[in-house]
Amino acid sequence: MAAPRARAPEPTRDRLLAAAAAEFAARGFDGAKVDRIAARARVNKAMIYYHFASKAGLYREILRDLFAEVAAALEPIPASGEAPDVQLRRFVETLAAEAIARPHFPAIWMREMAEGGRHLDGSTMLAMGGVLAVLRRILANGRAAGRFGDAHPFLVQITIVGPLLLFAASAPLRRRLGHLVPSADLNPSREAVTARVIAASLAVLTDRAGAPARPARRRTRP
Amino acid sequence: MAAPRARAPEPTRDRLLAAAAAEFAARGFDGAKVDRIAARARVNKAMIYYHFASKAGLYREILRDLFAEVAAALEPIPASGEAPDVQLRRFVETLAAEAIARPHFPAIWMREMAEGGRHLDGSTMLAMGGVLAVLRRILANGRAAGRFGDAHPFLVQITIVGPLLLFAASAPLRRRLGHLVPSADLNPSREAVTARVIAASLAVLTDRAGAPARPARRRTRP
DNA sequence: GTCTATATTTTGATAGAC
DNA sequence: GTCTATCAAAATATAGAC
Repeated sequence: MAAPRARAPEPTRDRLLAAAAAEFAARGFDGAKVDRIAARARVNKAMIYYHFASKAGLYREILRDLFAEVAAALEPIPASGEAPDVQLRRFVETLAAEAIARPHFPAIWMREMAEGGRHLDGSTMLAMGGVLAVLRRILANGRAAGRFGDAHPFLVQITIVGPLLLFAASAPLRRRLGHLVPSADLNPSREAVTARVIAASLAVLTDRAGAPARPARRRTRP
Repeated sequence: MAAPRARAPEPTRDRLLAAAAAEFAARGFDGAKVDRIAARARVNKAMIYYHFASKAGLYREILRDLFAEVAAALEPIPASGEAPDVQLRRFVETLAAEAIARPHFPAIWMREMAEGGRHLDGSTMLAMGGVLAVLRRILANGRAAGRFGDAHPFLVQITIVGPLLLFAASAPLRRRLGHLVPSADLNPSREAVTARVIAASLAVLTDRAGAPARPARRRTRP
């Protein structure tokens, strides 16, 4: 835990991290340009190499921070002793809150998915896996308490994370689309989104019919 | 309409389109390299400029095709006269089928979202808007028939599209993660995913008109 | 820690022969 | 329509002074 920083003029390193997160979120790793990052941070380009050795190093640092923080925020939920429904609700809300607190997180996460995790190092992947692990424990709690049916954790995860990421990361595009197709209402409130995601998840989890037979998809092994 | 092509050895142009779709999906617009596209297509690099004028032109062409085809596949559903639930089911299934038929579609869509539609021209944006328009009509049908409650179309859209995109686009990453965290089952079948998305959508839509506050769990006595 | 100037590589694009 | 050779413009990275 960092000590509360009084009012120190934000050190170069932090400004670079902030500027880079914005740039990486908006343009992706390859689309991001070190010159633009430096300019955004109003810092000399050479400082990137001084602090992070390379563009890739800077990106990795951001990924590490991001996923570690999100995983840490989620971590305590399953052991909180709250009712399973509440735990699930908090899972979604915490995720949504993280997306607010770190506005560049959703786009970066989405891109990293599409990218096949090319830039993810081991520890960061572990952190990503940690998100799923938390959800798995919540679902287990719910099953143990007789509140949830049998559900595939990863399936639940994508029905929660998918909409949240898509909503948050699509904000810039939605503005443009809304301008082009004015009839479309593309801006539900963040609360409406979380509420809907929670409702949908709980509806399926607590509904008997929602648990289709286990997908017995076996790999044909030679 | 193009005349049915017999069995002509796939013309250069088509091979470029196919190779480029794969490259753009895997690496994004900036990450994609024209040399790699040409190599993948086993075609001379200059052909890209002969046929598409530029890398951006090639990309735009792919985007246009992709969204036009998806929109066209969805288009007939709302006027089919089927029951609203069936229409919604077909909406999801068609989307999932398109993701199978065009494996590069999900990643490209996701990236374009995160990118703020920087590469989308007007007609392509219209096609994207068309997807939402179809869904809006389905929901209106359902409301008119008294089967669906009041629902925000865009909200429904992201709860459908989000999981589907995330699932499809994350296939490469899931393989890597599964290798790292063997205990996690990251590979539900495509059918399980669509079934879950359909179930979740219908559960929320058919549950008393749009009351987001306290759905599913509570039903004391139906 | 910071900045200027510069090296090096990559990459999108084209001219022009066939 | 196709290919070779090549250019010009980025863009990443690094010396080396302060």
